[in-house]
Amino acid sequence: MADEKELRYDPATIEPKWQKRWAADPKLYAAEPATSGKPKYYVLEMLPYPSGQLHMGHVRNYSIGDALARHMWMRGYNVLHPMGWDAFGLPAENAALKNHTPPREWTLSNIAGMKRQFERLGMGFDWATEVTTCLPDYYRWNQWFFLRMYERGLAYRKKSKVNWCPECATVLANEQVIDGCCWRHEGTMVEQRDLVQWFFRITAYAQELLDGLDKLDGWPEKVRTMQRNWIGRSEGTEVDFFLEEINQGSGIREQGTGNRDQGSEKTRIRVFTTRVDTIFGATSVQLAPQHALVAAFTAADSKLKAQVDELIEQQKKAREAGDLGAIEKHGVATGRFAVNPYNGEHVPIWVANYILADYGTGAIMSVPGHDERDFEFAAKYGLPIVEVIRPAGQDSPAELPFVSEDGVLVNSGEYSGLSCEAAQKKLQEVAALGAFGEPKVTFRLKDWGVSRQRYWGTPIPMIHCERDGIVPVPDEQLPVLLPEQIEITQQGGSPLARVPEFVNVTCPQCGGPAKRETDTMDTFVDSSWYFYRYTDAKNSKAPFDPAIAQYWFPIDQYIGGVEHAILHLIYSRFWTRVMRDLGLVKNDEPVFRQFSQGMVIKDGAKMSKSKGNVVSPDDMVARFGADSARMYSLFAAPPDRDIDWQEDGVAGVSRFLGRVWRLVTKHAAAARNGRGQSTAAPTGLSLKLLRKLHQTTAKITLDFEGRWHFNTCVAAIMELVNDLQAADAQLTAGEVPATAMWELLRTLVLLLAPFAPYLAAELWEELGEEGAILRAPWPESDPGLAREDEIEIPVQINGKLITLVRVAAGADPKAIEAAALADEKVQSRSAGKTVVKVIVVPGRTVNLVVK
RNA sequence: GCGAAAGUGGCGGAAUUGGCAGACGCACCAGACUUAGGAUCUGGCGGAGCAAUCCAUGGGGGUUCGAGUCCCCCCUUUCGCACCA
Repeated sequence: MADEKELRYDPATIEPKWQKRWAADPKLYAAEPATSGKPKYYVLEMLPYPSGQLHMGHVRNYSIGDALARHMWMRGYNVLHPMGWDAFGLPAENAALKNHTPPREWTLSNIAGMKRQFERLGMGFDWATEVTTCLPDYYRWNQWFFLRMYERGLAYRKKSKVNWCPECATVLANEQVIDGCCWRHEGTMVEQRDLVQWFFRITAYAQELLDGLDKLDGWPEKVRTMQRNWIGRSEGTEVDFFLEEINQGSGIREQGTGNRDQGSEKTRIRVFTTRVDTIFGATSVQLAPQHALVAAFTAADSKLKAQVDELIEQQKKAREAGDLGAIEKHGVATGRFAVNPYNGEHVPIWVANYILADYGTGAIMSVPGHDERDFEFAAKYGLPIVEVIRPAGQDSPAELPFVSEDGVLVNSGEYSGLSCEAAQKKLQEVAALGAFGEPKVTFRLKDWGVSRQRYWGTPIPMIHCERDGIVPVPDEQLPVLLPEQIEITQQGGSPLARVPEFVNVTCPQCGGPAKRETDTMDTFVDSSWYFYRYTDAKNSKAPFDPAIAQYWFPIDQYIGGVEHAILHLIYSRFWTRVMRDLGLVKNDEPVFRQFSQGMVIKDGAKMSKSKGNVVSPDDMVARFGADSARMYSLFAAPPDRDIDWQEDGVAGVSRFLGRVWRLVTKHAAAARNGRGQSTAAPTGLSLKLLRKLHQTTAKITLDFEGRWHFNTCVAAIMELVNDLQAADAQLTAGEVPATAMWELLRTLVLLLAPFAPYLAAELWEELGEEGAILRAPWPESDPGLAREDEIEIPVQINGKLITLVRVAAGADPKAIEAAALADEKVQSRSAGKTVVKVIVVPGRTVNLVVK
């Protein structure tokens, strides 16, 4: 025997040894070209932000993906398993302020450190296709896409109310505002500011993005629901109420905003409703406090103005508290009236704090009889409540508000008697004929605001010329490079605006003096298409070669945190459609199957710096080894659930790997003697162990095919090892032939390979195998061998378990019944009673119904 | 308020099709061994009971020969949405 030290499983020796060997073999994890003849498999995990440290959430995410990638390699697939860095973003600027390290330097050094962590963890990434989004060879294509989108009217500039985070000193997209606060600064209220911004016209694809969700059945329903909610389609009707001209000459006509369409803007109020069938029940019209018409009303009425200002203030407060839904309804009557275009009825015009200016037309018709909110409001202010819909087939009114669409119209003039659905259609037709309304689809989804007043992002490739206006940077001048030596501050707009060498350019059209756009792009632009770049990462002529992308896309399996369910995943789906319309790709969707893994929890809370419950991967690797840390993150719970990080659990996995190591090293010599030979008709202990082996193989193989309960895969391997260990004395005594030993140990190592790649590589070599275990075929389970020949069947009397009987595996119901009835316990329990019925489920159970 | 997921030993979890509840691991208890280690090995480990046996999957009903699993009502937790007209 070798000296004592070698008798211990020592990941600190094994893992660096293999890490070095793998690093020396760049082809190991490299994807092959389309001509490989193998089926392709693109497995992708979301790329990390290079903060400087991997955290346990990363370890978990990448352990899942790496296990899958390794399994697919062993199944003979051509696997693309790339990695990159979401490398632009504000933390680099904050670090620059704090440490006086330039963002680029800080970012690249973080990347180097995290790459070392990845390699130490033994992640099988093809670094040859690494993508780093902050480097010009990547972000130039952001600019190129921006220009293509500008040409197609998909990128445009407008002045609008935007979300401004005072902490970030930049604007945020709607998607980045959570409960009224910045997504990066939980306690920081987002302010509303008026700014000119660049937008991507994602709304042009709203319907398609919604429809596409139906086909994404490889996505979690939860994610699809979140996206549906976010897109927020609602189908309805826009209808004009006419403004009743009271107090003639008092000024409606003379006042107002001026440059809008005179007629429609001032004499009509356009409302959006999904229930035009209830319009005969409208007893008021409600305007958002910011509605243009309100300004016209208040201009001549300072008392009204004060009241409206109060409504605006209430709305603002509620919005900032992130609880717009809980706002206490307040309203104020304007004293004006509007005319219902269908029946000529005059209804009062109110201004209310629960009406949103930026949804629909910013005005509604209030139908208290058939809408909860309108009912509440009308009850509070004593407005009339009218029944216009009655449940189908009923003679008496339902209790109001009755909001169902399953009903017929009453009190609705010539439309009475129509079903809700028929009435909606009819009323829309009438509105169209009378030119006072039309069917309308409204989306909650807004265009994607991409301008950021920050330095560390992709410069927007536009030039402002005094003569020619906005001029795109010509393609041949790309990339517009970020200047390197600049002073980072967080005040007074974009840092780039203070770099004259950057700002001052000549206009590409007239050659005169001009200024560059100084805003940079939202970093979600980077992550919207990075996975295409992986397929052709070195291309300097195009973002990627469409033919190569077509081979790899769509991504077969994407794995990441559920926190990206809307932002990143909806932008990516949008971007893919834009690229499709540019002719770059043929797929509509980037991702075929999407998986959202659970969070890593410690002491009841998500691991985070602020909670002080962070466990460092480096620490875990140093103490237990990468294999143990990875395997624990798979063993603790199924991948879609949150896992509870328990250090004793990691130690337990580490002990288990130690048992595997000892078992295999101890019997490796015996196994090598049976190398390459198949076991002929095993019997006794060999049969028992091989049966367990083949059952384990079948179970793990099945799980990789979809269920992904890797926790039970690890448990199954543990059971197998427990069985082998229990037979250790017999194995040592040579009771199991070498051929069987060979199959047992070799297959065990193969099964372990996706979960504990270092140990598997070490033991693979220990068994005398050459070449990477990744290239070895995944073991196949022999169903004949896996099948038990004798099974235990539970016997119940009246549904209660009495005993177990042993029968042959294929025993027919008669034989099972006979065995059950012959059992001693069964006989004593049923003595003196009548067996009324016997239920036999072959292979499962026997139940005697006894009286 | 609406929607989804979940609730099983001291803990993480298992039970894939309605068929032995608690696999596997942690913690704990007892023992063995010792080169005294973050070791290893053996056994035990839901509750009550000497035992036979009984009770037990958030609570209450139901369907069924049989329910952790299906149906109804309720409670709790997490997540998403929330005056979106």
